[in-house]
Amino acid sequence: MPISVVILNRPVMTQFNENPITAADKTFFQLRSDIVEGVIKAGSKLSEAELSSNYQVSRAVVREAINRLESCHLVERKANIGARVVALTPEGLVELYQVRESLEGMAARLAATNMSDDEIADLNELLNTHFQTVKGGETYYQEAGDVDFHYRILLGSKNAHLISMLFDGIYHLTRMYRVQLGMAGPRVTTAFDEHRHIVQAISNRDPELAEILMRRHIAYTQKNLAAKLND
Amino acid sequence: MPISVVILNRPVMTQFNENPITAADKTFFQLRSDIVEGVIKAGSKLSEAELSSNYQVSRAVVREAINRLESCHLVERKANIGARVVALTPEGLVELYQVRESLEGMAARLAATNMSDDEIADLNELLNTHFQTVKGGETYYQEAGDVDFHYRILLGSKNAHLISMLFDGIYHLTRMYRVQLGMAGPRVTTAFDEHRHIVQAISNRDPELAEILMRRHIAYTQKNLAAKLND
DNA sequence: CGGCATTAGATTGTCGACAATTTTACCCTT
DNA sequence: AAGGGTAAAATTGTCGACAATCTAATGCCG
Repeated sequence: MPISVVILNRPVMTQFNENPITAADKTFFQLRSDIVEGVIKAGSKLSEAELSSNYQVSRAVVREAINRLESCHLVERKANIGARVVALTPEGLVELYQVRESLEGMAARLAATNMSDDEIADLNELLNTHFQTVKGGETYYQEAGDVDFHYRILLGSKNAHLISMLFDGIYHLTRMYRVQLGMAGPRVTTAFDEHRHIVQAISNRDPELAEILMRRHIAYTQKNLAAKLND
Repeated sequence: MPISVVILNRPVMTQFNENPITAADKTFFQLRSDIVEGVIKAGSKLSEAELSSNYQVSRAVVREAINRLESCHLVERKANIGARVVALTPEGLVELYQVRESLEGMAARLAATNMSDDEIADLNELLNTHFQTVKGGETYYQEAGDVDFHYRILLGSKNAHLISMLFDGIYHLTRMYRVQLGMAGPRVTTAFDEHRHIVQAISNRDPELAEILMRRHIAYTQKNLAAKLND
């Protein structure tokens, strides 16, 4: 089914794109995309001169882009030695999902209190849309739909720190694992039910339950990924 | 071993210092300290030229330092406009502590599983040291002792993401609020009991309880600070 | 007199060159 | 031939100058 292939070609996150202003912005976005999508291999060294030549910008611009990538935890830099793209390891995946579970659990908790009635109505509507696609057997729900869902709840938390940490950092790294370890797999229908229950809890303005359900949802996803990783 | 005694009068975080290598490192540490301690006022604009002159380094170095400060959430940068030190607001404080509660709760949970018996023994010993100082009526326990305690549990989580997020980012912002809003107040004895119960849970290898207690501990602290803020 | 366009000043963004450090290659010694 | 030290090459760090953009001051027009 080449459906999931279609999505990979169109960076999912792009729908929420901040528009680049400076050359450093453009280079940063380009580099980030190339790293996440695997155009630049995980664990490889980033040569400033080489990138400067490839992307047609000065070394200073490349350096700024690399610095930003470092604060996203997508590259690691050592003084006087250089920068390497992070390596993808099973332990790293586990650690990443532990952080996600913690932060997104809190996001769901806060969303139950801070989302407006209108936003909750929109969220329910989104869920209906997803239900149609799931019922129709579309498998691309996984990628785009899931991101969309989590992003809305994250915004609903109204917590700028949470939003920035997850959106600027964690999500890209998560996607890097999914793409490069070839984990676009299904788990669609059960995930949909989990989403439904979370929205239910938020609609009921039940922060504790919303958090618990979100944490379970992410823990399930982690186990699912870890299992595939060990094939 | 009176470790916490030695530390106090200088910047508390310094005990865990990564040593600066490049000029950008030094400038970054210096700037971060000056911002956290209030030498540079919250909300003020950072002029690259001015800083370049004050710190005796080129603008390129200042720019790199500012970029790093941005990823710590200590300054905010806008393209073609410049960087400002973050403003300290009651809402910002609440958001910050929501993130702390979430992340440190997870850290305590993980520590209950991942800390070695030796590390737990050390933690208990640290607690005894703190008990002596509390019994002796020393009030400086608050600052150094509290930081020390939280830092050990954080390390005990063995999760590099958690450690980096809290240590490189959240903690400095937390301290900035405490210092600049003049909140070095006591709450010492109750906080000590909370610490004791958390260590108990970790010693019992009880992740759920450790997380719950840590989250409560931080929530209490938040309420305490918020109350003082509204005087 | 108030508001808007234009222009001068100041600030940030970008670049190429030089300095410092690390890595590699080569030679010498054992 | 293996190991270590030295020199050459390559890479990162730092700098000052120039370009692009924003801010403010000035003057024009309604």
